[in-house]
Amino acid sequence: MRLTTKGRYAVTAMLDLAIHARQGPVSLSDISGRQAISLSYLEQLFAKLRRNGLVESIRGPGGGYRLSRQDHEINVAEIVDAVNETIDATRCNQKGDCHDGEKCLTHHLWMDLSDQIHGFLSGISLNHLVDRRETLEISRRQGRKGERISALAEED
Amino acid sequence: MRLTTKGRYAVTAMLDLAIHARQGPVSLSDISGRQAISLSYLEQLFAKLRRNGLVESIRGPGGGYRLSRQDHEINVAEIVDAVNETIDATRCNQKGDCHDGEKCLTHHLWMDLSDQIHGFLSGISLNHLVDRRETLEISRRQGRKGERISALAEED
DNA sequence: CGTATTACCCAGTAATTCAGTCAACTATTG
DNA sequence: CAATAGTTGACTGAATTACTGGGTAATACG
Repeated sequence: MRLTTKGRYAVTAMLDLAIHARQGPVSLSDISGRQAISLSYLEQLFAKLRRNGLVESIRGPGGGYRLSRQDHEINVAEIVDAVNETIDATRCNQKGDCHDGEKCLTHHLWMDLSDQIHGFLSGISLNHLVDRRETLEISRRQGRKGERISALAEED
Repeated sequence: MRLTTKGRYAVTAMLDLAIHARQGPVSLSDISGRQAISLSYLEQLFAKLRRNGLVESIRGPGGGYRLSRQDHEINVAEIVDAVNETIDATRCNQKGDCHDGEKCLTHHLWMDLSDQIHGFLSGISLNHLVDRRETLEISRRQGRKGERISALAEED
């Protein structure tokens, strides 16, 4: 489980997609304009998102991308994994050599920790984030500051 | 909140420190040997850990590093932040320009998510990891496979 | 049909980060 | 004083990030 700016770009773009889903397919140049991410970089990211079955593409004028599932069926962990997609063998890759205990234990420990984070992010769907955004926008219109996020990662 | 191999190295090294704390200061070359991390890279990491007040150094023969707090008072988030230590201004750094709503909202959203992850890792102390390790080691000696980690990030 | 629009694909590239090396220095112990 | 061990800084190759540009393929529309 890696967590870099690349993952953030992907989540941001997917969120933009979810928000503008009602007006039909969303073109990458729209996202590029709104989110200030370069078009070609978006192309790279969406190629991976598409290969991982998170989005579908519609070609031609008026085309673009749309979510291939409902926004509550797509979680943050999937998005991050899709764009990273290196299965991080972590120097001792299960099978061999690392049997002198000490190393393998701390290594195994990190894997557990990584699993925990993964599980945590799996509990946060795009839908959660969209809802959160609407709350924020309303409070912005009313001139208040957004309250602290409450049940972002609640159980299903 | 970034999560890369750099952070994992730091956590692993700190864990090693916590485990061998009873035998006095631990030298970097010991950690280097046990955890297979290059000595000079450890020096870089520990310089940051020291500047952030997570470890203390003892010079001279028999010297090395020790935790500057109890292992249950140091959490994983601190360690990761210490070695990353770029406060990631995220292109729109609070104050300015990003007032056209759209951008700032999704940006703010990511910050929230990042906070959530941070809070999660804050709940996991070095002590948790040491305990977990001991459990693992016992089950290893007994030839069983380690059970799934149970209450890794429980409340205090 | 032709053209504009959009996805798709590939090659390259500047900037940054990662992971590690090397060398010189300072403080401490014995 | 000599040996040990931390401290600092400059530097490097490799990988990754973020981005540019050029070209192709599909589709809608006049």
